[in-house]
This record gives sequence, C-alpha cells and structure tokens, in this order.
Amino acid sequence: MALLLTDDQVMECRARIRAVAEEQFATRGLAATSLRSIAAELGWTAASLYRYFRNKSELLALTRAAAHDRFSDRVEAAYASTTDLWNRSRAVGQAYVDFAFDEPHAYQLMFAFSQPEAEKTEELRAAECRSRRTLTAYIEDMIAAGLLQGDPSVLGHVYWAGIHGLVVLQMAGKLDPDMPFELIRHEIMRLVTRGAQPPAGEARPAKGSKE
Amino acid sequence: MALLLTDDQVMECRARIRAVAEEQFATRGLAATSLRSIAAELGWTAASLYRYFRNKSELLALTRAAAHDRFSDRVEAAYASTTDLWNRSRAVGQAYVDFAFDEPHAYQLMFAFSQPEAEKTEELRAAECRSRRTLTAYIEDMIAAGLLQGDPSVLGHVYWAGIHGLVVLQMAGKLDPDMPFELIRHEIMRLVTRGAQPPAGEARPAKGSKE
DNA sequence: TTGCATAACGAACGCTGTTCAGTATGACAA
DNA sequence: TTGTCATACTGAACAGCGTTCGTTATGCAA
Repeated sequence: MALLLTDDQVMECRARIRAVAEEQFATRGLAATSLRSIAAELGWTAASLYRYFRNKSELLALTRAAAHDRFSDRVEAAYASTTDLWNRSRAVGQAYVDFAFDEPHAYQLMFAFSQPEAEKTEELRAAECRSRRTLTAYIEDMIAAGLLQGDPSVLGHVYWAGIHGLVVLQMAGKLDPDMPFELIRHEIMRLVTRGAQPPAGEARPAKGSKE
Repeated sequence: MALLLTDDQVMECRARIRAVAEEQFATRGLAATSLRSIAAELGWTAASLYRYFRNKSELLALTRAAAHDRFSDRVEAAYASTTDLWNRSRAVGQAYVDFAFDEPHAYQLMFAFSQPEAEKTEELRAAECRSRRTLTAYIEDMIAAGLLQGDPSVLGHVYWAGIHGLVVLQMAGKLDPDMPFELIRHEIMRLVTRGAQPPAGEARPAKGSKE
C-alpha cells in the first residue's frame, strides 16, 4: 500500500505468495487451491496476486519446480546413503515411493500433470531435468559395474514406468484390494532386475548380494 | 414438454443424454465437458438434465462404464484372435495400447480417474470388474501352461503397472523425447517376461517361440 | 372447458480465473 | 508544510462452472 516497492520487497512478496501457494497446492491439491484461498491466507485479494505473478499457471509451475527439488533432494540423499550398488538401488526406490505417499499431491503435480512448454518456468525446466538425472544415475552405475545389462536410459524408463504406474494405480484405488502394494512393488523390481541381469557367469558381482 | 412421460420415453431421453455425454467426455475430456455444453447439443438447458440424472458425477460414471466396455470388447477380441499363447499376449498388449492412444480421454477416465464408491453406478462396478478379468485371463493361461511362473494376479499387476505407467508418462509428455515409446514398451514386456520365466528346462514350451 | 401434474426453462447462488476502474497512501518537489 | 503524482491494492465485474428453485406452458383427465 505504498509507493514504489523496492526490488527486494517485490522479491520478498513473491516468495511469501509462493510459499503459501506451494503449501496449499501440495497439501490440498490443485482443484482445492484457488487464487482467492491463497490471497485470503495472506490477508489479500485475489487480484493483488497478479501484480506479482502472471497467472495461476505460473504459480503452479513454481510449485511444481519446488516439488521436483524436494523429490530430488530425498532421492539423491538415498543415493548417497550407501556405496553398495544393490543397497543403493533399494534405497533410491524406497525414497521414491516414500515421497510419493508422503506428498501425493506434489507427486501428482510432478509426474501426472503437464503444462504446455510455454507455461513452464525456467526453474521448472531445470528441476525436471534434475529429477530425470537423479532417477537414472544409479542405473548407469549398475550397468557400468556389470550388475545389469542394457541401455541405461531405456532401463531407467522401464523401472520408472513400472513404479510410477504402480503408484498412480494405487493412488487412484485401482489395485485389487487384497493385493498389497508392497508385494507388487517387490515383484516389479525383482522381475525387471532378473530380466535385466547378464547371463550367469558374465556378471562382475559387487560386494553385496543381490537379494 | 408434456405431461407424464412414459417409462420408455424417460429411458430414451436418458439414452440420448448419455450418448451425447459419452461422446463429449471421451473426445473433449472431463474439463472441457460441461452440463451446459451437453444440454446445448441437445437443444436444452443444463437444469433439464437433472430430471434424468442425479448430477454430473452420475453421467460421468456411465461414461466411464461405457469406456470400460469398449476397452474390454477390444482386448477380448484380441484375446480370441489366436490360440497361440505368446501371440495372444502380444495381441492383448497391442490392443491395450491401441485403445489408450485411440481414446486417450476415455483411457484416463478409466484408469487415471477415480470416483468415490458411493458415486459409482452398478454398471460401472461391473464394467471395472470385467476389465480387470480381461487383463488377467491371458496371464493365467500362460502360467497354467508353464510359460510363466508366479501368482497370476501378482504378475498381472506387474504387467499392468508397467504398461499403464508408460502410457500415462507418454500422455503427460514425461518420456525423454529421443526414447521411442515402442522401444520402452518392448523392453518392459521383454524384461518382465524374461524375469517371470521358469528356470531353463522347467518350461513346457508352447507351440510358438517366445520372441 | 377447466384443472392439474409436470417437462423444461430461466434466473439465481456460490464458486472459479481474470480484468479493470478506482482508491488511498507515501515519497518527493515546491 | 503543502501539494502532486506514481502506484500497491481493492472491489466490482465478466464469463464460465455445477446446482437449486420458482415459474411457465403444455397436454391429458375430468
């Protein structure tokens, strides 16, 4: 309500709005988060937000970028938690699934929702890129070590599709009620891993066992 | 616009509305289909629809049931197209993916969208059940024939999660641009199938080859 | 011919994202 | 100290949404 906000003040306002938006999008989900509800939490009017952001889509893009970063933080921490390649792959898989169910709305905004390229923020593009790298690094290691065989990117997509598919089916309540999520997850990992294993004898076994 | 519609007339009205709703939901998608747009196509007012359906959700449930039935029809036709188990599994997988990309909105309404149990129509429940059976039948056959090993339901969920995950990632534009959909699909099927194969010598091989 | 049950309408409500004219505030010039 | 002016923010409005409700008008039964 003053004259000429300094650049710092504008930045701080953007950050405050952003924080509220992220919190609401990630906890209530997209459908239940309106510009009016975000503004209300700040004691403002919906129209005010347009001074700081182009539209709802831009706010959503920032939220999605933040979700990607939280996701990458956790998965990368799991990656770094051990040097044993088999344990590492288990840790990464667990971190992935944990994030998905800790923050289901954030997960959906990341992987089940898409925005036209024109509406993506630069930081969203970067965050998406980081997520993708995070998810393939451990597989590249395993192939390099001879534990698995195949193209790293292809195999990465195979694991990703399996786990993502299972997660979204679970979230949408499509899984057979007496088919535990963890059992299927285990089987996906086991079967794909078994399928991607070099013929017996060709492997350079790592320190740990594979099961 | 008369007194006392006969039961037949009511049924016919319901069917007409239903047809328009199905067409709009399946072609434009959920977000772009409003009660007003459905009513407009019938030369009516949105409020009129409430004489024949409880709300938008009920109309959506019917649409989803119809989509499930179209899906099952196609997949079951693929199932019946050959008796060779390996060919059959390929045909079923192809029919699944073909449907997904022929009718992406219908596909999403079936598998990526969920309605609270209370809002489901009886026929939706039945159609969902049929879809589920359709998707596991061919795997049961293969396990019974000794081509694959494991629990049919578990293995069915593994294949389903992999393909569904790949399909929704593709639809959301999440796949690496230079990673062809068909290549990854092939690898999912190959790796899971290889992983689910009995140890060499234990198989009762069917007539066809496995690749 | 009159009366009535009711199919369909049209306006309204509260919600959404977004736009825009207007207000009022605080920093600067005189 | 006073006056001007740029502008942060408001409030009303728009078009759209699902849904509700009072009203209209139609055509059969009496």
